[in-house]
Amino acid sequence: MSRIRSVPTLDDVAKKAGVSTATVSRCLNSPDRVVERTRTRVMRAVNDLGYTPNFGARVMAAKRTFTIGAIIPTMENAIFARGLQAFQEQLHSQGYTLLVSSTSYRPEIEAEQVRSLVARGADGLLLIGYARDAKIYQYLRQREIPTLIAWAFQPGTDQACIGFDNRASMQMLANKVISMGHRDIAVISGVVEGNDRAEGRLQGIIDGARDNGLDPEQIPIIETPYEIENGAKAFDTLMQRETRPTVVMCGNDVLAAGAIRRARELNLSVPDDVSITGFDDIELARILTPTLTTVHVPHREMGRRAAVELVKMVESDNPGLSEQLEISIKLRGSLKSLS
Amino acid sequence: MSRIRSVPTLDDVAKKAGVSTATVSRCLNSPDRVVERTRTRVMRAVNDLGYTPNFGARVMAAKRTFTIGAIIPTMENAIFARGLQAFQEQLHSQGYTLLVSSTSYRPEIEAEQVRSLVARGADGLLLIGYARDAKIYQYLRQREIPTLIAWAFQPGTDQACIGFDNRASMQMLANKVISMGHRDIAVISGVVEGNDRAEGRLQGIIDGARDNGLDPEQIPIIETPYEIENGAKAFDTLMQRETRPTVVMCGNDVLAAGAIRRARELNLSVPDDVSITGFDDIELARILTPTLTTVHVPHREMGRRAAVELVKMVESDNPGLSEQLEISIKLRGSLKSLS
DNA sequence: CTGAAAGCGCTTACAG
DNA sequence: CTGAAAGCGCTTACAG
Repeated sequence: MSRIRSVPTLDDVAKKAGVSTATVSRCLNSPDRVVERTRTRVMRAVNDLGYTPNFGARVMAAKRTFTIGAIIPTMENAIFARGLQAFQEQLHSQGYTLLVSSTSYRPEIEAEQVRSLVARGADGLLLIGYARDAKIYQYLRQREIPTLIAWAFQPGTDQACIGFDNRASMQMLANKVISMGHRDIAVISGVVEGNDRAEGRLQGIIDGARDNGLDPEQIPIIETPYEIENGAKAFDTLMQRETRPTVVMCGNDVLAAGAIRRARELNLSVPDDVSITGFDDIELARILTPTLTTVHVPHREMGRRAAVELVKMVESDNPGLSEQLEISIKLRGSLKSLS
Repeated sequence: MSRIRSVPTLDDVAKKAGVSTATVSRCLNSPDRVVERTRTRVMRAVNDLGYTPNFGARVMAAKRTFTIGAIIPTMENAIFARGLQAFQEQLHSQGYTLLVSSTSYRPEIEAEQVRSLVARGADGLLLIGYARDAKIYQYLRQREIPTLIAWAFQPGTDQACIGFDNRASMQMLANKVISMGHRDIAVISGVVEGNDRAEGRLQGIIDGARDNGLDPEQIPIIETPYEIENGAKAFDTLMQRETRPTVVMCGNDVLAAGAIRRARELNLSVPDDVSITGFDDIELARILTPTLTTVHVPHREMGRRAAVELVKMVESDNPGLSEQLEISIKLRGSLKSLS
């Protein structure tokens, strides 16, 4: 029967196998450096004892945790849930475990989360977007923590990132919308403060308007947190203006879903009375009635590649490569051509 | 300027403050056991040096990581994304960090994930549902890892859990559906194998049918993984049967969303031609057209309370209390009364 | 209230 | 290919 003492140690295995602890350690970490006869004897002892290495001791001696930290705004946003799921799966397949923290879209608490994950021994960190206090970057550099930025792509930074150009992508959509005859655009944007992705998307619309000879100053813009309810409220407000927009461009699909719901409640037809667009192409987009015109972002792919790249950075000490992903416009029922 | 040597240690702080390492350690871990004058001097040194404790060393000496592991099917299912988000937030507010792993609904890989999280030093574990190999429970008991089960509630187990009775909840919905005049029920269930929640829900429908004098054998049941697309396909198949059901009860909202989408594509009116119900009440449910009748589950609340309870278990060595949460039926547009 | 010192369980040059 | 031993950076009885 099982002895009173709890978990077996390297020493126990070494004694049982009649070798030194060094040999046991080698069997576990670089088996090819031990001759087969010895190795099988050791592995037998490992199994018999049900030995698993002590985490703390291993971390302390090896100075690695095989753990990667991620700080995201929230898992409740499907884009991060998807991306993080893929990130975790890939990490797991490479022998790493995921440590998760979230800011709930409060950038001011990110610094503390970074410290906390580093203190927990994260070998590397995944962060979302660029916008953050320079002190955070400085801390990360000083502690030499490999860090990868995802969901954004800004050429000309030395910080490794994987993502897409939020601004250019939204501009592309705006151009499309305008080319379909829309001149009265209204915008429901996410909160821009401390969120470069939201800011980029908003700027993209303004860029597109300007490109096409529209006056950006004339575009009504409502800024609100990414919640369905907020999308509904903002839509309400926009529809009460003197000149009704012919299209409401939303900062993401969640806001657009709220707008579509509210349109239905107001007995407004989408897209006959008003067109609505989103951004992200989460599953919701194809289930809404009407289906949502939006910008497709490969969230899973981004998560997966982020894991691959970050592990590479952790294991090789190189600064990491940036990667830009393709996005595409998905034209669906919620956008109508006026021409 | 900064010296070449990297991260400061306890020793550095001790020297700088002119005290022993024991005192520095106490300042950090039980400040009240150090007289104020000493403490301020030490904290000054800590700040000057930018000292943060080495994780591995601390874990090894204290035998605790302040880390909690969770193994869920997938973050892509909104119920787990929500619950896990709340779980993480609560954990964070209590000084713990979340380690995440997922099975992608493949129960056979859970054992390895459990081992991996334990090997990473998880102080406690959150698992979803009861159904799993007895060896896993045995391992957890042997290693004395506090474990809490969520999203399920089974009276009469000694395993701590927090959740609701999936079977009774679905039975309640089935009773409601039948009381509204439906006799031709069809079911789109999640995969039952290795998933006690899915199985409970399916059984609940059968219970409800039997209670009301319907023959459960006559109910067509399609079992399929929780994906929108699968809900659509299953709905298709069900609608091609000789006797069309008047209601399709789905194992969760995701499957129901697929069914509703397919109904639209088939030009079938929901609920005039066929009623559809879901389970979970994710945000989607109120955005679908028509809105979805479903069982409301307090996912956030469950996640939050799970964190509170699990931390209690970790810190007190008690076996943990089970908690049953209230669910409720949400009657919405997708279910029509036939009487 | 504070210090000297053992000990936590590994990994890894360094020898042989 | 294998072993003896130092060392990783903390925490915590045990004294005083």
